[in-house]
Amino acid sequence: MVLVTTGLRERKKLRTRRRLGTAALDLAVRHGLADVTVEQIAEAAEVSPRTFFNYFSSKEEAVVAAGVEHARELADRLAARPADEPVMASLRAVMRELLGESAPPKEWVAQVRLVRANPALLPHQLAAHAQIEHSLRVVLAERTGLAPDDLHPALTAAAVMAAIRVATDRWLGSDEHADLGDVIDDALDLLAGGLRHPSRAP
Amino acid sequence: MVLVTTGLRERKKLRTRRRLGTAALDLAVRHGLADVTVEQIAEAAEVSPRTFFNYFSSKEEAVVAAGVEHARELADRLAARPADEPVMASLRAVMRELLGESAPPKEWVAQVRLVRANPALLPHQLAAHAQIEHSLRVVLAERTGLAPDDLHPALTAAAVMAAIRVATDRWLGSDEHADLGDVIDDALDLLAGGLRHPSRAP
DNA sequence: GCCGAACTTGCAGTCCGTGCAGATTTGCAC
DNA sequence: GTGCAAATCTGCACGGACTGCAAGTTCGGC
Repeated sequence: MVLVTTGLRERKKLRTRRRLGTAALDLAVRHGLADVTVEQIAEAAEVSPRTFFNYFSSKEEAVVAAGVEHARELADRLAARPADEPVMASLRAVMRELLGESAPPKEWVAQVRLVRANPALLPHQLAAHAQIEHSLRVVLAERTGLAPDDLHPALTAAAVMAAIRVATDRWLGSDEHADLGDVIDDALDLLAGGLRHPSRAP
Repeated sequence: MVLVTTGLRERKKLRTRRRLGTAALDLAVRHGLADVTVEQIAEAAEVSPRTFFNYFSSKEEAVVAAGVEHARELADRLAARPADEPVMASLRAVMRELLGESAPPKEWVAQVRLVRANPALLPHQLAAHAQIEHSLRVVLAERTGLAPDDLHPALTAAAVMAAIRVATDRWLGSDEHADLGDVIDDALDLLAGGLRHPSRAP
């Protein structure tokens, strides 16, 4: 179960999925989402249009799927942190790792920018976040020894994802001047402080 | 600007929008989302199919739109609370009001249940939440005197919406036995406490 | 009453998304 | 390495989603 000896079959499927995802993102960035058809995406990924729908149920889903895979790293790396480390500290460390210490991954930036420019993608972006949130919740439950459907891990995962989302949005809005890691840290600080009004803590 | 003397034109539009929304929700609950066509929704609302698309860009959006309008109450009522009341206290009070002191509004329950039964709606549900979150953020910014795009009101709004979402999900998962207001209160307590691990507090 | 603006509608057309059935490929046992 | 069962890919066909456009209809102000 844990060791699934990824056979040729599964590896090929994963590669096809990635090709479709990156092709969708790439084409959408270049020509605008509205002017990209499933047929074009399929052609770029060298599969038939019908096969596209075996992997994704819409082009919007394909565009954000790249981000999902990329962000699943979050859960994996979190699970790899020392078990006695405080949760928030683990999260900060993992986010720093994922942000590459300096510049955020180019593909990820392209994706969030595309969503900004194209509101029709927002629903699917949020759905992708929900998937990540679920992975996060499972890991947090294991770490804290609570049930996966307990309120605490569920809310923590949701709040952390909200913090990342808000911080990213702020970062994009400020023309990406600040360091994204710092903005996320600020957001996590606010969460850990119980969202107290800042004017009370000067 | 503030007083827009809702003329007949605008009232009629609003009524049409509501009719379409409730018709969509009603039909989807009764026949299943997949078996409902835009044509049916339009007919139930007594407009042409083409007009449906003047109001909504998909049937999924129409189904969750009812919830959006209903939840815009949240922001309005929050703005009406005394300005010196702590934000969290205002939120609790408003949520209690909206939940009708005893049973949550039937239409709202129908909607969240439908989303549960039909994952294809989740993206649109989340997008609707994002709209509510935005209204919430504006009100919170006014109350705290911070800029609307400041991190604090933005994150607070997002975290509170996350709490409501997680609490609702839990409540649905527990066969709606507990009192939803209590579950939401628990979630807000966790938020206000900085999401501290519960085992550290007893 | 009358006029401009806003709203509704039908029509035509493109693309989406799915069920199905037949090829093709893969994993596995022998 | 051969053969078989299962998984996957593909083309076809079809109904529905969604949009631009132009004509008709209704509303609000004068």
